[in-house]
Amino acid sequence: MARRTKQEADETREALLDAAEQVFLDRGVARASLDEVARVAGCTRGAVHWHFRDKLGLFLALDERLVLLQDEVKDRLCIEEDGSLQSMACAITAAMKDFEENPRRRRLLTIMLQRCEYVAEMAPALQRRRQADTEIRETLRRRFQEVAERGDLSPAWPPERAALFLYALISGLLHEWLRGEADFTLSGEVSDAIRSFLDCVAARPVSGGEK
Amino acid sequence: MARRTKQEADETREALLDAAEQVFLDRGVARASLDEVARVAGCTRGAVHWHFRDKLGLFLALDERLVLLQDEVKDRLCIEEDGSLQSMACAITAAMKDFEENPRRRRLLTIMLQRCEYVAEMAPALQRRRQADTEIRETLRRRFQEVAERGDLSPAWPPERAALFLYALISGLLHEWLRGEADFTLSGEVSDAIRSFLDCVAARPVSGGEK
DNA sequence: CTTTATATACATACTTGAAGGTATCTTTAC
DNA sequence: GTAAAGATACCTTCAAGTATGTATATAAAG
Repeated sequence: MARRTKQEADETREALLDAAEQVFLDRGVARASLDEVARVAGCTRGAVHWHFRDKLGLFLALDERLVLLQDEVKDRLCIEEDGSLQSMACAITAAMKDFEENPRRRRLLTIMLQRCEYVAEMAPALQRRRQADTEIRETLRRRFQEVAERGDLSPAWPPERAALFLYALISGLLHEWLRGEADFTLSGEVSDAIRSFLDCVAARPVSGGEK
Repeated sequence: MARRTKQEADETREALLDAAEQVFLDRGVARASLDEVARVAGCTRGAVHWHFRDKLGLFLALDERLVLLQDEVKDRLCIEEDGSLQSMACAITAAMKDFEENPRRRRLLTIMLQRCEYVAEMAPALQRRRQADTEIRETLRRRFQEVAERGDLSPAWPPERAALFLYALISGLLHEWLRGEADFTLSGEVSDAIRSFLDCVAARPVSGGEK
């Protein structure tokens, strides 16, 4: 086919990414074929190889989409923060709600966590994931640090431990939830549980006892 | 080659499973070839297809190995249990230590969690994993139930929530630890953190304040 | 106790098919 | 006119499946 206008080309690129999202999700990255991605996007492999170097390139571009979404959350966690555990709980609840309401986000995370094997030529993707995770943990640690400096953190919970703990907790719950038939909701039970946890690590109760 | 004695054949089967463990671990299940598995085991693909129907069959046999190990832990969690949070903490600490000391266990879990894509023909494997996880959660729930009946569980933590929480926590920490360069140890920081958590959910302190 | 038949435990070879990479062709925007 | 934006076609690789070869363990028959 012929040369398209620049806007049309960008649309093609987005269509390819959308298609990759879908195909990777139900075939897994390794078993997904570029041909199917192209057909779902309404074009051919020629277009794929024009916009992306190879399958890894396509995958990394998809990962970039998720990184952008994660950065949004991270920023919100920083901005809305006033140094209280209360505000941390709010920010995390908001993030959970976002996962439920933004299907793209859910699909992308499912792909990165459960639809690919980080091995061999996928190594650069692994690095990216690791870095993103490290940044989140570090952000959490800084928040807990601030809480501690206010004297609102129980001495049994140094900021590092609290951050690792909360990160692992959220990560574990997300894993379980992403598998599909979870018997809980992120904005419901999970947010409640996290509030309960934040109550635990508080030097003094934050949510007024039984709220 | 010729027919081997039954014992030799069993040894071959074990060698193939060991080889699969290694090859799956560093190539990922999807990219691993049965030919390489066979060569690592010191035989050919003929042997693989004799002992296992296909790659999925080989994978399921590997999974069975892990299920057996997990059942051991589950049984220990039931046997050593006297209904106190203290004994739960001990059982979990023992399980963590086991992960550190039993390399096969670590490799198997890494494969099941991070080296395969549960999709399409891998569906039966996914079911097996889900069932194993459900059993663990259910076991934890029953333990918490017993603790609650003794009046030792904080009313803020119904057994279901506590079980889901602890399961997610351990799962998240294991995921992180399995990725390789974790900045913590299972028998050290993780066990400590879990004890801290169990202190949180206790109706009254269990480890004597600052132990 | 020997012989014989048969199933066992693989090895080897052949076929098939899917997928990725690359090269070339075709329009058309700029 | 030239380079962008793909389509089409070709080639190669690689792995799974299958079929068949083959020597021997083993159990049954004599």
